[in-house]
Amino acid sequence: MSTQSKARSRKTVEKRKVATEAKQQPQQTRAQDTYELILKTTGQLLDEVGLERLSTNLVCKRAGLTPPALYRYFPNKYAILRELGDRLMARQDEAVLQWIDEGGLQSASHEEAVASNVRLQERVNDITRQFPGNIFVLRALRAIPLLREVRIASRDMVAERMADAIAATGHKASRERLLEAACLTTELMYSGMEMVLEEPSRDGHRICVDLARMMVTYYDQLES
Amino acid sequence: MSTQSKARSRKTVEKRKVATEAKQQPQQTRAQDTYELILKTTGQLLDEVGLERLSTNLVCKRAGLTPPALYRYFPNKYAILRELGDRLMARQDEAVLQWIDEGGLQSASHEEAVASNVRLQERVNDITRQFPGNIFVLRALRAIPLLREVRIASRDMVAERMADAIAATGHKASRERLLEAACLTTELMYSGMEMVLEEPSRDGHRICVDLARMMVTYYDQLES
DNA sequence: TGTACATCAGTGAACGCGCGTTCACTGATGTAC
DNA sequence: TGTACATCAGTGAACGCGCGTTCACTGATGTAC
Repeated sequence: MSTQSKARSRKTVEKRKVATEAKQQPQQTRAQDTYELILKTTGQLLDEVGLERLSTNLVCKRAGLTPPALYRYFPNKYAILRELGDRLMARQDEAVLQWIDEGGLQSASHEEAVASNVRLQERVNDITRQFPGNIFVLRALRAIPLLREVRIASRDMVAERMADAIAATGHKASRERLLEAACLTTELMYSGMEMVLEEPSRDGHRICVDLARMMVTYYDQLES
Repeated sequence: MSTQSKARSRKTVEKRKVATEAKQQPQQTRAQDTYELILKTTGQLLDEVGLERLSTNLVCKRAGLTPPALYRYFPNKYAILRELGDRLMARQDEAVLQWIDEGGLQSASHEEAVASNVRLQERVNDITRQFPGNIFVLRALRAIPLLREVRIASRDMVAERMADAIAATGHKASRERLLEAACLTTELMYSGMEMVLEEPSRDGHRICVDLARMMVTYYDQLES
């Protein structure tokens, strides 16, 4: 009852903003499988029909489910996309944090720092390439307001950790300045990743190297 | 008759890819006004309801037109968005080409080059800020396949001119390498512009300056 | 300068479709005793 | 270990709505003579 009234009050307060929180978490393993099937199917359908033609009915049809089964777990298609976006961002974040923890920022020379950064970028690009519906999820993360929040939260979290780690190496710039810088460079890496994935005809490695050079030099010259 | 059969054959060949070319160009001034009204209304509605809830019916209602009037000029909502995207890109391109022509790349010092590049970025950001529905048009340019082409064509054209102009200053790198580099930096400027517009709480000027420094240093160090 | 006619511009009203969503229900899984 | 019952998971069928789109039409504008 308390959750019900809570949900109702949210609805009136939020006006038209669609809620995307999962309605109910699957409990039995059968339900867990259905939940995953919905996500997997959505990823596949994104690759086939794109963002605009995706609908809950289409996902149901393809997954061999009836709409109420889907509605048990997701209130609408944005909730599914949100979960996909969450997962993709989480996997990317994990790779970045791991890179930081493994000393990705501790390099003896400029060239070594560049090489290390390139490794990070290519790792993230690989993770994204393996994600079902990758390109369309990235697009959704840009275009759909609710998913934007997911992307920005991911970026800001990563930037904060990055700023901390750079500060820990004894960088001369202030923590505040480092945070600004990390936000910008994280955004640029994201942009580079999109370019590599969206335009496979381009030399992806070259893009990573060029970006890495820019960023390493940038941090080298960053003041106060 | 020839145009009719042409249209039909396109339809069968293109399968499901929506055509967005303007159906008919307005001839009389009354028609021209209607055409512009549709674009203006769409820009306003984008700001109000966003990309997803935008529809031709909604545009008609708001513009005080009936659907067939809209259909006379645009086959669907993507065609309207495409025209908006075309115009925004054209205005940005114009600013960049003008900056090049006015010697934006001919700077005596590193600091002067940075300042010049900042001026370009802020000019483009201003142009975009004044464009109706700016943020949502930018999002559409990322998310909708047909609009992606518009953005990429714009970027590649600008990059080519930029590469030419940099080569003309006597840069040591090959034309090919300069083109790659210009594509990347143009993409980064685009990304920076989006960041500035989407997140007005951030220090937009700082972002432009930082980006400019990165790019100028990058070109300084660019080899072969 | 006026009239007749062709073309351009926009209306009113409706259509089929697929969307999101919900109802009352059946079947599957887990649990208490 | 078996049975009765509660809860979880998914079905079948339908709904109202707004979308894109089209029809046959009226009204406005331009043009030839």
